[in-house]
Amino acid sequence: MYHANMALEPNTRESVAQMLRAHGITPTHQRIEIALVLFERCWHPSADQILTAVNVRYAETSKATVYNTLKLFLDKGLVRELIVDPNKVFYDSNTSAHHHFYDMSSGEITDIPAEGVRIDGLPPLPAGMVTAGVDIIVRTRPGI
Amino acid sequence: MYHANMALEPNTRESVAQMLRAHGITPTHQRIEIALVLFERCWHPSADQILTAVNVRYAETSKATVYNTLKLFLDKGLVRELIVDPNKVFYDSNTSAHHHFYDMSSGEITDIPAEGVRIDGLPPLPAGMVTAGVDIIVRTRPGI
DNA sequence: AGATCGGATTAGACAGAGTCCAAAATTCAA
DNA sequence: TTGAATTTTGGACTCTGTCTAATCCGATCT
Repeated sequence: MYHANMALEPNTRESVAQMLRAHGITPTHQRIEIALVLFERCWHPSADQILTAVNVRYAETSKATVYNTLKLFLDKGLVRELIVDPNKVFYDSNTSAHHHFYDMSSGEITDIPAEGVRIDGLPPLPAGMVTAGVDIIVRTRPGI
Repeated sequence: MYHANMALEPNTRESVAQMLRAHGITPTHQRIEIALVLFERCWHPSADQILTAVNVRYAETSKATVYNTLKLFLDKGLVRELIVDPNKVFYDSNTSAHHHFYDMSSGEITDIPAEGVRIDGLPPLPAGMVTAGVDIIVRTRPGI
């Protein structure tokens, strides 16, 4: 059951709704809440973290809806999947080209802007294949 | 030091046992079978594929042992984890530096030798951090 | 307003990967 | 061969994610 959160500016909700519409997504209450959580700050939450964040006050959004919505956002190019951890997928609301640091000890993910990063010497793609994306993951750990 | 990529050499149980000893691993029957499966050819099996391959004739190795052994091999630097698919981890018996093509439609993984591949313009690591590895994943899909 | 209709949401059962544990089996040095 | 230490095991368990059938909106039409 949806409960309106009057503490937040209707402005923010309305602008998120417009962004969703601009991407061909019907803006429902749950989708707006999930988008707010995704875009409120620079982080890389898992589906479970999003579910928790959306439901801090009351349980108003189900697990299935979070997964449905994340898949929808993914299809519409609103978020990116980050596959760096064997246990779960993280979602990246920064859709501009970039790469990642992944701190293997803490799980923390940090963006690396793609400007200035260049990869040379990659072999040609296998025949009939097209590049869907190039990810660089720099795995780090605490030094000496 | 034993050469990690033994795909071109005929592997006997005894030679595999020696390699395991050389890496500080007690060579048990199960570990030898798993190593044979891992190194018999150039592939990137999941834990489940390894379990199946080891038990083609009859069940002789348990799931728990496959996971224990893969973790042990990982610790000892005998294999690498490949995290490219949200659903499962693949294991890479080629421990020389290289990157990967990942065909998102078929799940097929192809090695990219690291020689000749150069990455320029990566920012400095976060303070106190050390690089544990740099992975490039070129995600591909069937073209037009 | 009320009725309708299709998309969105839901609970909860389900599936698959991987972990954990205590008991049983195996290894290896003596 | 013996026995302590290491390894293996089945099975229960956790966790992430999927599926489905029922229900719930919410926009549009009378």
